[in-house]
Amino acid sequence: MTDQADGSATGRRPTMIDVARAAGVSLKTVSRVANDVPTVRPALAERVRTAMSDLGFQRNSVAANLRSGRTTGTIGLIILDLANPFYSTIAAAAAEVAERFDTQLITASSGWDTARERELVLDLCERRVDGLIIACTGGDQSYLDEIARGTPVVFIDSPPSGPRSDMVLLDNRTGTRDLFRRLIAEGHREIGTITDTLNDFTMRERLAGAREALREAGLESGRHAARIYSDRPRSAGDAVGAMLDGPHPPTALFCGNNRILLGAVEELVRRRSRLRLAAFDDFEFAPLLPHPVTVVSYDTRALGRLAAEMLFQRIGSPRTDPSTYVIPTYLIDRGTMIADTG
Amino acid sequence: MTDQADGSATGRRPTMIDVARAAGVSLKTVSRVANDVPTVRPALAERVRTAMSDLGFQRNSVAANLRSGRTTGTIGLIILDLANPFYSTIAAAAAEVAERFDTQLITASSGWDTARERELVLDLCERRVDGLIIACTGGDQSYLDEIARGTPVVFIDSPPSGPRSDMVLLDNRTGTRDLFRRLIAEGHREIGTITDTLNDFTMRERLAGAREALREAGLESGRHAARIYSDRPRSAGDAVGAMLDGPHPPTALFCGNNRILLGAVEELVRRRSRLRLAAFDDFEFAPLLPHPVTVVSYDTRALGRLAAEMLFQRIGSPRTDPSTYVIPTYLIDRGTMIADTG
DNA sequence: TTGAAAGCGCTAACAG
DNA sequence: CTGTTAGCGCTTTCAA
Repeated sequence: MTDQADGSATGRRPTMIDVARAAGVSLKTVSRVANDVPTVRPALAERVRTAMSDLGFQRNSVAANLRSGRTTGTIGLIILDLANPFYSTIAAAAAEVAERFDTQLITASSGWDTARERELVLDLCERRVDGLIIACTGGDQSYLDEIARGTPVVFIDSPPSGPRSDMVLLDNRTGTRDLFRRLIAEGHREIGTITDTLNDFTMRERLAGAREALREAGLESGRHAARIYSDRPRSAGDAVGAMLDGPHPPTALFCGNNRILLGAVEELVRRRSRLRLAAFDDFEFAPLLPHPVTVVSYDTRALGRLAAEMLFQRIGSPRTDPSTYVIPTYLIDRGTMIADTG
Repeated sequence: MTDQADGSATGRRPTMIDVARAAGVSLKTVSRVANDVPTVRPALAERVRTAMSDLGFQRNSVAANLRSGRTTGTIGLIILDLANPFYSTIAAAAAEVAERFDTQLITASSGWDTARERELVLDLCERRVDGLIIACTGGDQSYLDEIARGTPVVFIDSPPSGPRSDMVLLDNRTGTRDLFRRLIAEGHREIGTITDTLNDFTMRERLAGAREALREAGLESGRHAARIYSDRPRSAGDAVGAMLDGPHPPTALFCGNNRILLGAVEELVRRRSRLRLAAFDDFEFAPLLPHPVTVVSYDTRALGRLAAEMLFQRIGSPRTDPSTYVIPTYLIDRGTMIADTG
């Protein structure tokens, strides 16, 4: 025995055909009701709606999109690591914009792996996402030309190597230059820098900004430079330790991103060092760090929001020239100077 | 003039039919090659593959799933706020499991709004996600029975009100009880508690744990209790201020979650107060807070991982009884006692 | 090993 | 206003 009058199998989800049969109307009328087409006699519409709820009908939007050939109402976001607050903030902001366009966000992490990034792009294109936002790895993105054919892409945080595209970037260079100018104005001449190898572009830009400020002041750069090869804060802490224990310890320290800063602060706290500290990236907990720090800050949510808005704009008009939006950066003195809590 | 030999319109994506025509084979053979069916003569397969790359063919996995009626290879994750590290960590862990099942994760934030949550569930079910992971709001989830018909659901963090389901919860009660036991053992008799109204279940459980410990010690509870109505840390800071300025300031403070803790620390630092501080939720920056704090910690990634594993298990065998997994919690003394950095 | 036909659940185009 | 027919791009019969 089945639980449906028309004898359709239990377990199968009811389709518009089932609803049509139950309501004694044609498939098309059901479709009209489901799409709120106004030209349906109220009485009929009511009967259809009753049948729908009786059967527990739920329209299959996948099938709907297949025929109409319109958008699927999904966009893909490929980032490096969803667990990193920088990227999750971007994801949240992008999702908010997507909501305005009745679009869902598929979020995937590439984990700094270019091959994985490529796989994800392919997979998402095969799912026919309406567009992609990509925080790309340091690798080569030429594959996009053959893979993303027609799927609009906006890059964030760092530009792709290869294709010309819409981009939303941070003003890495200016931010770091201003930061170094301040450190130099404070009298620092030996500034240690710690960067990582995970995001070549941003780190290069930040270092270029640093060099600019140093050159203006007639200072050498690169005397205290360390690069780390993971995003574990501990690696950064070790690098800081090595620097401080070296023959020419710096008087100030610049951390290339928030994770490096985290490791550096840990190490400095452990050593009860009062080294002048500065970093790129601001974050919610920065004001509470136990070591004063001056950071290059910017509006992370704006980055995600603009990227999504740019993408929907591009989806609307595919054949205009790509453009780049640069998010401004500014300095903030953060961190507390906690006295005698011991 | 078109750029394709068979005359198909420029701009249209090539389909298997286009490939078949170009390779001089049947549609079905193309399908076989696309699906790596081994029973295709190598020479033919090669010809098909050549045609595919010549035309830039990209299989439409949406259409493929429509006919086969199999899974869509997507699961939905509905959380309260993607920007909160607690939830983004869960999302990252769930995505990692999903990857093993060749599944993509659609992440959406309900923003503590039950109506929005319901809309999202409906939307995702209409997209025919293979399953849902939901961190539900405090509202009523009875709608699930009529909406999610057949779509497996796993709840995380707090149980739904209404449907019986698989769940992954934290051991809120034991964690908080142990924490209060410790505070009491330290001699504290007046412990302020700050909770919020955003997640009734978890807060109730945590308070129940607190009361248990207080009762064991023959102490009253509720003398210093404040509830805040937003997740802005500032609200928590204000509540702390009011408590400390009140007639009976507590000697220790319990913060119901990480955002409350954040606001409390800010306020305590501002006042240079040395109040004994404790909180539910651990997070990466906790060790660096400028105020010592004992936290109830747990494995957030495990929560996301288990929820996803449970979901895929449920997708595999829909008709078994729902089960609940409780993630253990444990105490950690966190925070630094920074001396004389002034 | 290959192909023709049917059909997944829906919408578009055209009739009535 | 309503229904019929076709067809989205693919997979699943089943026959050759």
